[in-house]
Amino acid sequence: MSTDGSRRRDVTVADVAKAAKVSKAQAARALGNYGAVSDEVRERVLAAAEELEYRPNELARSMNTGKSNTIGVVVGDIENPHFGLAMRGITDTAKKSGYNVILINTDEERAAEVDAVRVLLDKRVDGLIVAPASSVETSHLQQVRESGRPLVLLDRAAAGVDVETFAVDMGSISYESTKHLIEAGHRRIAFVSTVRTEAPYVAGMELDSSQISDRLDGIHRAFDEAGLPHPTDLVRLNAGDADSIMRITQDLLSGPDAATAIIASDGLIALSVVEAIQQSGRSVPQDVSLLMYDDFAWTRLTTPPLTVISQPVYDMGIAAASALIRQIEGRKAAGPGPDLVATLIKRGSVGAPKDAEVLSQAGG
Amino acid sequence: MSTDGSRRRDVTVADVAKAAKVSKAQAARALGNYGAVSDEVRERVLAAAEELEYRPNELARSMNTGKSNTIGVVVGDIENPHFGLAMRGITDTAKKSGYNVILINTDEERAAEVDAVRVLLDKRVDGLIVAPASSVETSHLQQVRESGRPLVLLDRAAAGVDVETFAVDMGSISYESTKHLIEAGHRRIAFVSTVRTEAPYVAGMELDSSQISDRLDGIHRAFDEAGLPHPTDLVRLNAGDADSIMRITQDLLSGPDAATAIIASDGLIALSVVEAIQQSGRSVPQDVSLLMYDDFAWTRLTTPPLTVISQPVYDMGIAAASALIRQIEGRKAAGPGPDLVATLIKRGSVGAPKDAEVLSQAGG
DNA sequence: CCTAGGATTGAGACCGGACTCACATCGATT
DNA sequence: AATCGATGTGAGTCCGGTCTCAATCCTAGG
Repeated sequence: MSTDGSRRRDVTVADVAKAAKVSKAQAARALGNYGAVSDEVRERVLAAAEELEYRPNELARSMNTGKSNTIGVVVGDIENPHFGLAMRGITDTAKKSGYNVILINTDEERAAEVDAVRVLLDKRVDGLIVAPASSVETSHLQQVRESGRPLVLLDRAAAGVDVETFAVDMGSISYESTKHLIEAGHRRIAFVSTVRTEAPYVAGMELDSSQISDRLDGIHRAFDEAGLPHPTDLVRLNAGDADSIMRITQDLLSGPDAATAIIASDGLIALSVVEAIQQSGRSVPQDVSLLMYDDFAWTRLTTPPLTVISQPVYDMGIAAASALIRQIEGRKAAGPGPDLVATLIKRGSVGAPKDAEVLSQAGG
Repeated sequence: MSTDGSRRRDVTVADVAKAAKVSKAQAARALGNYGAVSDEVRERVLAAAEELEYRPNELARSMNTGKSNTIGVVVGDIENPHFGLAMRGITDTAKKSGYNVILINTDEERAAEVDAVRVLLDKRVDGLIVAPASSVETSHLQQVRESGRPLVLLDRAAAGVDVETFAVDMGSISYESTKHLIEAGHRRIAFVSTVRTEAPYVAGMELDSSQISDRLDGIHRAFDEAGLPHPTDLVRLNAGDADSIMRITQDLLSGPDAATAIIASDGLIALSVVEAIQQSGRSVPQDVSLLMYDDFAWTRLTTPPLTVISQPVYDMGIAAASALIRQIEGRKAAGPGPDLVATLIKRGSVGAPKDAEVLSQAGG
């Protein structure tokens, strides 16, 4: 074995300097590529470094440059393809500029997020990208601002935190897609989301997520415009695990006032909703119409293929990382950020409600 | 604004010490919770720290403890739900033990992987989890070993790198599932994988991925056992983007010797294969049978639901992280690692081939 | 009342680099 | 030949913690 156990002390500039018979300062200059070094010395140092397999200690370097070349990313759940894709955009962009990424999952819990932010700050990341679990309680994010380190928000806005935020305009796409459903004849449109609340939904209640608030606003607006009352009894929050989603779905579909269309707030929810629909012997879109957020590849493969709201998630990741790095490097924004617009992709999961007579009432 | 710009120097132990009117050493002891400190001093120091909003610099701490409490994870593509899920297992486990995770994507390119490993080592991570892009060229992984820092392999083995490896036994599950297809009457079974090669596949050629080699071995074994020749002309590698996969699929399905069953080496491939099948007007499983690796939730939603090979990916992540942390902390393995067995989940995408006469030849 | 031994405490070294500063060196200028 | 500015170079400080070591403070035992 060429290994002498795990205790092998790392080779340092001092070691290289000694081997190259120059001062530590000169060796450091040659290796760090700064200051003035004669060709001869540089060569000797580099040769010695090679020979000794010298590797710089980035920790030490970071400590006195004050730069770690690392950015912290805090998201709800990397297992969620939505964040997986955003993360890809972030890491791709970071890599291009020579940054590494520390990832922390919060499970959408604020306490975990507070922790995450603190840990990353302690680790002296150069900047942070956060998808805030709560758009309301944001004191920890304000602290980041005060620490002076760049912060950028992803996917969701946060009240009182005045930083660049990269998220699509949920209000308008929600409005647009609800309108699509209403025009198809639906009146009983349900909305299912994981967002946690203490109590069941009532119109106008404050929600933890700006995203969901915006979507509900959009729905409401579409109903308003059509001169119809928004069926808030069909808004179901706290849709956690698959079981609870399936229970919620069954509930939504039963009784005389059953929903005729369901908007699933993300792919995971849609998965369970579809499953519940199938289990109940109903079919899409004959018995229920379905609309989901995020255009994952598999949505084209279901029968029928799903009508979805496509979000430029990858681009969002890129934009967030680019902006953060720009801030870190002290450059001004060259112009307005990219337009991150969501689009409604109409496939096969939205049809007319069974009870076709409601159609004639359209427009009230 | 309570912010005095971004230039605010961080509060250090020295500052706290001064405020608490004790020596730097005592302040450090009180804050770092080590050594002997009187209650009175501790209180004063803690109060001062609170007042000044002191936060330890983990970089400095790491530098002279030699521990960064960070582990590096190198995977092919975090966008791939397979890795997303494994990553989740890793981060969950790491968090429990107080470790953070730096993630690097390699796009399955060895050069990127070599870079990634070097960067992480330079950043002085406490250990590494790598899903090696190549199971053959592994010198950079051997270097990790020699650096003395713990290394654990995920998802794939690497030749000549003697470290704990967490991957399912692809050979046996591949054998088992091929047998399933053969028993259903299939003889023309195709295998489509992204693994890159210089030349088209020929039996026994060396592949970069131990996973794929093992799967091909399993297929071969099943054919051997049935006394049938393995149709190596149906092994298609280099299936990169969606377009190329669709082209490959069309090719596989055309001609007199078309495949009657396709094994998709991962979810992304399956997605494009199904799309190509649908586009060609064929249906699963009447015209073609399909089997894919990884049991994603959406595979239950397609028509028909897909027969898949389920891998305990999340557990794999947990096992890898646990083992790595155990090694970092110098503990011996308590016992053999968990059994990471893949299982064949029979749903609806495998049926008898159209040309039913081949059935009678079974066992021939 | 005196002292051994543990608890406290402060000074300062150290981790591994980057960087400042004073001191050569040397060719070019006048 | 004297002067000047542009390199080259080494000694030593600093980053922000941890940790060693010797000195000091107490308190109980004799």
